[in-house]
Amino acid sequence: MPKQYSPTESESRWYEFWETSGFFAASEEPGDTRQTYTLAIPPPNVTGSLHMGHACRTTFEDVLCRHKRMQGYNTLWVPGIDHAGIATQVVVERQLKQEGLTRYDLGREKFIERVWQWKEESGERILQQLRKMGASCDWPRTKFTMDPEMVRAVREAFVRLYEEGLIYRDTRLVNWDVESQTVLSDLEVEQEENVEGAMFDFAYSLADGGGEVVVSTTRPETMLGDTAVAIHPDDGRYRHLHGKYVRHPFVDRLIPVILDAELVDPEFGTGVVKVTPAHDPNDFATGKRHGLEEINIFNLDGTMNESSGPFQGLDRFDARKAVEIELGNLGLARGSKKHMMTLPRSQRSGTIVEPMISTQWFVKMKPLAAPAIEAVQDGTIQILPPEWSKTYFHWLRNIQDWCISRQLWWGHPIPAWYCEDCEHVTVSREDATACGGCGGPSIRQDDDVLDTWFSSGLWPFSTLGWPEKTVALERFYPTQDMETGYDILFFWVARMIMMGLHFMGEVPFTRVLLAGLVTDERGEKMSKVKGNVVDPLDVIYGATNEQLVAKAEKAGAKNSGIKYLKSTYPDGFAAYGADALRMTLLSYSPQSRRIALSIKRIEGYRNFANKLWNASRYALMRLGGSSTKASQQCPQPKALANRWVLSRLYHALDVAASGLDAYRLDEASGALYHFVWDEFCDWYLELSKPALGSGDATLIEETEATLVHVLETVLRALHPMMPHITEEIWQRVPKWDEAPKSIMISRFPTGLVDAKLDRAAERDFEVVQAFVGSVRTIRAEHDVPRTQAMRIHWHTNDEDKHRVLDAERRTIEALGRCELCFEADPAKLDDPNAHFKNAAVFVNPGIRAAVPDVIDTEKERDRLQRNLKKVEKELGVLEKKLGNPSFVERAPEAVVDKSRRDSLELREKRERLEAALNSL
RNA sequence: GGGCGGGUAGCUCAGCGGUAGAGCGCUGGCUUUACACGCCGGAUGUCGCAGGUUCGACCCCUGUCCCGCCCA
Repeated sequence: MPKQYSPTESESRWYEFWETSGFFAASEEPGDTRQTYTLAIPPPNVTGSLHMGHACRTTFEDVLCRHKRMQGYNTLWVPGIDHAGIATQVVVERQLKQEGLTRYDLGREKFIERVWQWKEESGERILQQLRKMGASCDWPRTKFTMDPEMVRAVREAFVRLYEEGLIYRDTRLVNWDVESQTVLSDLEVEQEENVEGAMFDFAYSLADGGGEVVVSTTRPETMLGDTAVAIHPDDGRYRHLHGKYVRHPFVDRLIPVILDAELVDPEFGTGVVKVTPAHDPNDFATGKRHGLEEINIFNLDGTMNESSGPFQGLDRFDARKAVEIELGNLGLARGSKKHMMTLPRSQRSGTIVEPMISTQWFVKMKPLAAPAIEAVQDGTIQILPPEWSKTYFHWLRNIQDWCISRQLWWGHPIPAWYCEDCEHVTVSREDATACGGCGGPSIRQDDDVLDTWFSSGLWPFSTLGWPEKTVALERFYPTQDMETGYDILFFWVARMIMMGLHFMGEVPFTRVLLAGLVTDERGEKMSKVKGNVVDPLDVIYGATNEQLVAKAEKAGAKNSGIKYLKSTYPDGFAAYGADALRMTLLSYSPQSRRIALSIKRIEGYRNFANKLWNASRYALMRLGGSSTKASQQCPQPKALANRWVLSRLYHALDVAASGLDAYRLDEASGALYHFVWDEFCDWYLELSKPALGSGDATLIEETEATLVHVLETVLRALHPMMPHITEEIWQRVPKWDEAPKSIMISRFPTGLVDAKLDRAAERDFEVVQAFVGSVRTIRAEHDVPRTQAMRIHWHTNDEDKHRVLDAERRTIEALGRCELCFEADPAKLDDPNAHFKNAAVFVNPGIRAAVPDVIDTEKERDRLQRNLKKVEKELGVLEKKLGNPSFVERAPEAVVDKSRRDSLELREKRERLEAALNSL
């Protein structure tokens, strides 16, 4: 084994081994009675390339699946990809643009062909990339949301909802994305806050010539669609306007003054409001109340249409300027001032969304939401971290109907046909050939497609074969866990719950695990423009700074982004490996909404992988000449170090098990990390050296058995988190006969079921650790060279401690590079003519020791004073507490007792330290 | 306007009613035959601010100020 672990080659080798061995496959065998564990992947977009978000999802999910698989569950992790309507269409349109074409040049059919072609090229790429992370998906079951079975499921769902009256068509004010030229659901519109805009005032002249009214607006161009001017019915200032009309200055139209208490806040602005029913939600509602005409003034691309008179053809923002100028020319402008406002933007294109009146398909949500609320309320579905349930409830309780039609070409066509001879709309599972109403042949399918999230909502059961009653559906639905980012709680999770309950009559999963979003190490969102995108593959395989910069430049990063990249990662990334990246991502608390990924941290876990590698190298070397193998039984050693390390191992396994169960993967991975590094490597391996070199056959045998047992066990415990390196090592560990051929199909180690904590061993070993620690501190602080042995005179009245120090004398001497001499007469420890000659002293609980002939007086004084200060501070706190009668009375006895004991110990320590200080 | 989350060591973050923790960074020493991607030491915090509850508060409550996100 080389000195350094290099993940690159090893990871792909083992991954291939697992995949070709069929270890990822879930079983549909009729005789298989194992409990199932199912998790459906949040399908990445077909156009996507692996980013940290995917890496994070994949890691968490893979840990859950591998853990369950090792626990003996029939585990199914369903992989798949999403057709991602808008996103994909935009990508392909961009490609076309480079060829100087638009989708209209190709026509719908050719365009869709082109997208499929692109899908074939790029669709598999993201799945290949997930494999690089170690994802143990059941690949042959991969589903694409536009696969024929998925199409069938989508149609079935649509038709059923339509038949149940839950899908309907309606004309209302919708969110229009003028760039993508499609309607958006409310969720796809993001509000950009605190944008500086202008509030523009202008006057409408009264039609009867009797003066004017002044209105304010941030969108002057919309006045071209004004069909009313509203005032508050109780506003005395405008009583004279009741029943009057104003004249539109640009289009030939008389506009009524209406009274509306709901729309108008008399305190705001002039107290007169212009009303544009076709382009503002509040005005739309007002229009409905008053039966106002709705005049659409925009074309679908955001330019002004024929209703906008002289402004026709202008872009909406140019029209704004033009309207202001013209109003000025007519002497109607009344000035403008700065105004902070909120702008609705398309999540996809970023363009400002235009409210427009349009006929679209909607899903009635209230009836679907009610059971979804209940399922979380009654605990059928558990959301973790639990705070998110509040957000979930709030959204579902205030839910609006969902606009599901999109004016795109790429997506599931809406299975509705319009008849040219009658009004009937035919909605059908099969492609319709005749009108379902009049039977006439002149029908035309709806041009629109469905919102991507409509098919995603069916994911947990459509992927298992629904609406067919398949074995998979029967066996694996409902799934157990749904792991995803909180950003799609509404988009996806809530909708899956609603759809699952509606179509399957059962929740789609029983736990929702929400993780934070990965950001850069400053906590800023990763973005191509900022140049702070960390590509998981670069982290896994390594990249030079030049490569990172080149990539960022190609992706369109700004100069500041490039600068950041150059200064933050001047040396680029080493090939840290997937396991290191996985551990890093796992180490962040899922409670946190932000995972500020730090490369230094990845490096730390790369180092951990190397540590594990070398610890194993050591263990395997030591075992080389012996016939000891890892066994399935826990050894029963006698030596303290062996007993101790087993106890600590099982303690760590226990923490890991609860962490895995509670979705605290940070705690689980942390427990194993610290066990391996701080206890197994730093203490146990060092302890094993003198033991294995002792010549004591019994000791050697039990130490070998313990060593290999701990290693083999901790590898299995780490496997879900670091699958590759654990396999690489595990394969080399000598094991029991008929051991499985891969660690991934071995059993996950259980904690305290297998072994009890050995409290006595832990307590005794703490004495050893403290003693060795004190010796090392003295050596370090007094610059005693490592080669110089230190003689240590010690004393204790405590029988237990005496026993331990006697028994572990060799260990301590080896670890501390010292020589221990018990001194029966404690007075000699203070006697400058005996042991206390140029001596350093230390005081551990119940134990005192003097180390003669080593000190530098100044340093020792300094050190003692530092210690003394600490002791006094602690003692002060304790004595204040104990001096408080109500503490002694009211605090639990154990707490009071402990304080008493600690205080006694500290007093003794203070006394010794003072004595030592005085004798310097 | 409403809601949620956060403010703990230089940085990124855990933690929790009983004397403050990790990783990185900083610092001193070490070619210790598993590992310098290492080993052994050391330093570092009025736990945002102000009240309150409690024998005891970083932790619970109230108010307040910042930061972020979501919804309207």
